[in-house]
Amino acid sequence: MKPSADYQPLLKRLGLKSTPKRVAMLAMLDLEQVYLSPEDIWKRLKRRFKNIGLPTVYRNLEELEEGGVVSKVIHPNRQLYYYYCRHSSHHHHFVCISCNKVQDFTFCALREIEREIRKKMKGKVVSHLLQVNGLCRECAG
Amino acid sequence: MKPSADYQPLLKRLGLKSTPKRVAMLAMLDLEQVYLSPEDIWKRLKRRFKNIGLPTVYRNLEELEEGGVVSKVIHPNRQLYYYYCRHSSHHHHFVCISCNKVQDFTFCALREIEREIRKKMKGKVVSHLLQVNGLCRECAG
DNA sequence: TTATGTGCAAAGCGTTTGCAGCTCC
DNA sequence: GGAGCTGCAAACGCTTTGCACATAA
Repeated sequence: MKPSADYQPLLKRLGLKSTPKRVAMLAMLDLEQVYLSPEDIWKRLKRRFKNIGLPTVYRNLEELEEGGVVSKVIHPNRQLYYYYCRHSSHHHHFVCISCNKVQDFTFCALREIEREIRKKMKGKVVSHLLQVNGLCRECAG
Repeated sequence: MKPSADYQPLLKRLGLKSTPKRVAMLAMLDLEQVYLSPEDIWKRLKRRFKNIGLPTVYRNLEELEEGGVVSKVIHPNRQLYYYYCRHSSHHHHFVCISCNKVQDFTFCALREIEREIRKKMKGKVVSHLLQVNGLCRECAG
């Protein structure tokens, strides 16, 4: 984890003021490479900031997402989860179903998928979503 | 689309009574190969059944899903969408972002992905989700 | 000093539940 | 006749909004 000072230029670049709560959120997401729900984040922040509100967490997550610093996914349980963005380039996620840790991988059979869809359905691929769930090294034992 | 009588044995097999609304729902999902939200389905059913309630739609969709007749996905907009299940075997979806039509495809680079994840992360793959969005033949023009 | 961030309370919105009455078998 | 469906209204849970006050720059 970087020293908290490191997040200030990042926030500045996004046109956001550097507040203790924002820095703490960024640091948390950067440090813990896991999917966190807004409520997860809120509960952890409450340890340091007794009366932080849940709306603040939502608002900041949205702004950080617009700035491309964090990404969000919708889990099948219909909740939002956020994670710190490490790559700006094309990648996918390997999510541990035990500890929620997210690891990026760049392997992707996009070319083959596009060929298949062009051939079989005469369609045009615009985007795709690939998420692999499983057990990470530690959780697999 | 099959004649409505065809859906009765299916419902019976699932231990569900054959009611006009259920048959209409099944027929609608079977006929229109698109992702439909519960509200979409409700609005269409209201043409025939003036005072059908939204909870009825939700309850029936859940039962049909448990029976494996329909599947649901969570769209990035956080709504549920349902579609009629054509394959019981492993497949993925090509969703037209213009008309919402869903087409199945079986191509899948799972083996390669598993190898990648075993090699790079020492992890174990349990499940994966692949959805391709694009334009279907008709919408691509 | 002034735009921006925040807490609180309340509203929104899709979904679920409780229950009385109705329908299918 | 009785289990199973359904409509209605109300509850639910997560997320968003409005607004007055607080804070960073």
